[in-house]
Amino acid sequence: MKRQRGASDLSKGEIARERILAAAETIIVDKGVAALTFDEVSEQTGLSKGGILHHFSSKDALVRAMVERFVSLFETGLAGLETHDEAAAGRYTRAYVGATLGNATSTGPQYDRLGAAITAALHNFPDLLLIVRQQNIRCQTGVENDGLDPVLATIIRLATEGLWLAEVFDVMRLDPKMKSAVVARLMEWTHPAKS
Amino acid sequence: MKRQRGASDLSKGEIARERILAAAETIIVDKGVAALTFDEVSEQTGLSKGGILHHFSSKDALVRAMVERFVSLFETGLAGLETHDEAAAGRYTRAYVGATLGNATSTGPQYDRLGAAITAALHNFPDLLLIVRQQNIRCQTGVENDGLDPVLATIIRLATEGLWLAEVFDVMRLDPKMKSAVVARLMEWTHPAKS
DNA sequence: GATAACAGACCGACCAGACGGTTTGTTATT
DNA sequence: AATAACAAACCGTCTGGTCGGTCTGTTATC
Repeated sequence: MKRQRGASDLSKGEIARERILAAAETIIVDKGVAALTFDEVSEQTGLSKGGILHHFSSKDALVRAMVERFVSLFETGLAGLETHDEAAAGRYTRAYVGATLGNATSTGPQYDRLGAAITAALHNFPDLLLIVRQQNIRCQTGVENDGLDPVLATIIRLATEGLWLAEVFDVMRLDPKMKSAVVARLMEWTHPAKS
Repeated sequence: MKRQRGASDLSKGEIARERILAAAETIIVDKGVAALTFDEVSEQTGLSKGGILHHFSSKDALVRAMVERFVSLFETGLAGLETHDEAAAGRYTRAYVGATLGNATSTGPQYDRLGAAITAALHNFPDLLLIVRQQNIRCQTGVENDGLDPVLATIIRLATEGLWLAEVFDVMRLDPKMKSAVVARLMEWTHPAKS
């Protein structure tokens, strides 16, 4: 029987790729970047090391795929929030804050920890910086041309980023009340009423 | 001849410790955390691996010493800026911004890159998180009780941190003009005139 | 429909090098 | 003489990556 392939069912190899990626994320989230080895992925995934290397020809390739997926996940969440916003001015900035600190589909604890791990890993895989940097440029451009005072918008973005990084690196334990107050204030500022 | 020891001259061992620490910093700054190995330190310092392990009994110990030095360097710079500030309100916050983004004695390119490396390394040495976290609590407390609106003060701090991290991780290339505009705005906000 | 030809998926053994750390021995300092 | 400061050889482990080969399924040929 000929297997008819719909749009959203994957070939065997593609399934394996997904499973490997998922395992890699789990490892990185649970045990840190240093624990991301082929052996570990092999164990978690049931595949042999050779099998994994069949799909990702090097560790760089594996990490690169993770970073790309990560970035794309964030941008999807961002775009989603952006379309569900009626007010024009500050729309992008609001979406940015929401996608980073709020409860967008993209975010969540394990996404955050993954972000921390990836950020840390950036040091060891310098070429991956380009991917992140490009996304960063897009964000900065979006924020600067959002109908807000560019400086204020940038500050909102930086504070958002600072809060997120501090949290995901687990260096800061900001009081939850303070956190929501901060987020609320940042959101306020995205409404040109103030200024 | 008896060598009289003044307050600021170090014993031979202490000198070696300093040299090892300095070499470790250079390595971490130039080649990243992953390149920080005993062999590398040994090469850069001229000492043998055994000699290094004589002073730092494990890699953890070495990294711990680096983190402690780093934190203490920052706090020195912070304290320095704090005392040279006449206005009472917002003094700590101003010092914080200055010590992080300005030209305090503590800051500088190699200090920044060191900070990035250490931040990244925090993932592999979880116990060191405590050190950083404690310093972080001190900063947050300082900022919240600085005669400013605590939420605003926190946002200033977060934006500062975000800008610094983005820069040291090299993920953001903020336009210099924008950067100084941001810093200026943040500094403005530390003067309770506004509010 | 049987079979040959091919391709992708995967295994498992292996390797060369790196790394953290130990041990043992030597030199300098007091 | 005692102790601190080193040196050098060495060890066990782990890691990324290679390689030859197998197994499975699909396509072409007859």
